[in-house]
Amino acid sequence: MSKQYQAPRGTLDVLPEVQPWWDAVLDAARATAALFGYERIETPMFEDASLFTRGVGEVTDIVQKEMYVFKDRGGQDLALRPEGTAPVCRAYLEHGMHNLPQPVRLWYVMPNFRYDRPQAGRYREHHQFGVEVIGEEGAAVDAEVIELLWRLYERLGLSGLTLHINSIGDRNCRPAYLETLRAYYADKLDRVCEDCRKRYDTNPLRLLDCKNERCHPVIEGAPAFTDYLCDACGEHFSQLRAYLEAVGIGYSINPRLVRGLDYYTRTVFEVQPREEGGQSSIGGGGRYDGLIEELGGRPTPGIGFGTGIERIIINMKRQSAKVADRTGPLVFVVCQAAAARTAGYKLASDLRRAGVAAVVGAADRSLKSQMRHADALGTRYGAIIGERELADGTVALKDLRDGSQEALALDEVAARVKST
RNA sequence: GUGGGCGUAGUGUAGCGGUUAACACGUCAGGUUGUGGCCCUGAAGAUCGUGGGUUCAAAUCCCAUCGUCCACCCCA
Repeated sequence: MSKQYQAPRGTLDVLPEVQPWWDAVLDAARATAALFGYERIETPMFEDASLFTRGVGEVTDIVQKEMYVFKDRGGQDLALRPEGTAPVCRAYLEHGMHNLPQPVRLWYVMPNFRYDRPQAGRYREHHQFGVEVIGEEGAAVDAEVIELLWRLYERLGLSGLTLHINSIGDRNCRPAYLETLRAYYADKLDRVCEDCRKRYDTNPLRLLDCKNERCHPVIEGAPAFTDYLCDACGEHFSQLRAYLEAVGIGYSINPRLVRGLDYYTRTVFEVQPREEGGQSSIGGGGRYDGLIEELGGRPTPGIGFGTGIERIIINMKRQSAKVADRTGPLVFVVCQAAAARTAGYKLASDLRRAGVAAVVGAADRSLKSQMRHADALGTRYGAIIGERELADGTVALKDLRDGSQEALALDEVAARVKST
């Protein structure tokens, strides 16, 4: 007895019956990206592991605990892509996209891999729709990227979403803010959790988004970065807000929003659904003005987001969104007599070449069985070839919606069926 | 990495110590002469996640293990 294979832990088979949901999201993503003038890019599912340790940040959870790393047979250290921004930036550099008119606007749909404990809305392989705008630092593109994400959700009919935004400064003002934050925490370390005591040393910004109840009172009183931004960052942030207001996108400034990837600078944002459970965030992103340089390029600003397709679908289902029904082929060719099979097979072939989707019933199945199959697929027409039809070269074309039936010559079927 | 719930045919469930493990949906085949959707009949399909233990007897109790779901954490 052989082993029962299962999909690896935390992975999902996307079966035919759920494809309409994926189509709805993918179609909307593609259309929204096109509307904003973004072009598609795809990058490999695995990369040099150091792309992520350098890009995403050595001390992030993604790199430290969640990245799938392996050596290939040539001894290369590789990693399954845990996120999309660093690879896209790598591609930008590798292909000299700085020679294109700036900024470059890109979008993608790609699987990401993170070794997490799976639960609702969290998988070891999940798919993201994302965009990146590289080569422009003005706040207008920050607003544009956020708006693109927001319009996607609107198009999909999602409601009850909250947009959280924050600014986490840049290399000019962040060191000073971090000192202020550390100074504030210095005499309160006995009141926060163990993780926070570590963060105090390794990654103080993350003190702000600690979910531990115990730390909340301390976080409440913490200085907000938005009060310590340098002039340039402060101006950038207020411009972003003005742009968002101009296009009617409501937001909430969340001083505790810092995000878990080290490359973020200035603008960070996240969209959260009203109902918790199945994860609190369906999409998020931010500006990464230092990333391209970190990866070996000239100083080049960038901003982008990623939004989880599985999480979008969870929320659509939760809100009883409607998507298109599955559609079967237009014609199901039923061969009543064994002798009719060749004619039936050829009819299906001719129909397809004429652009009509067609399926042939299985051999040795009764007429009734084949008709049942046609019905189960949601087919519009049954094209029946039996002894009589075979004898005079015709087809009995039955409209399964009203049950009407007519005799047609074999070569008339395509035109007849297309005319409806 | 931490904690909790659950693992019975493809799916959803019933059975919770005692002879052939039940039902629904689905699948397949039929319901007389070549025709689907409703209805009717029949069939196939489960070593009750796996391993060990308790017992005369275990799907039913215990332990372990794996899987899964949910929460924490993290994030999409």
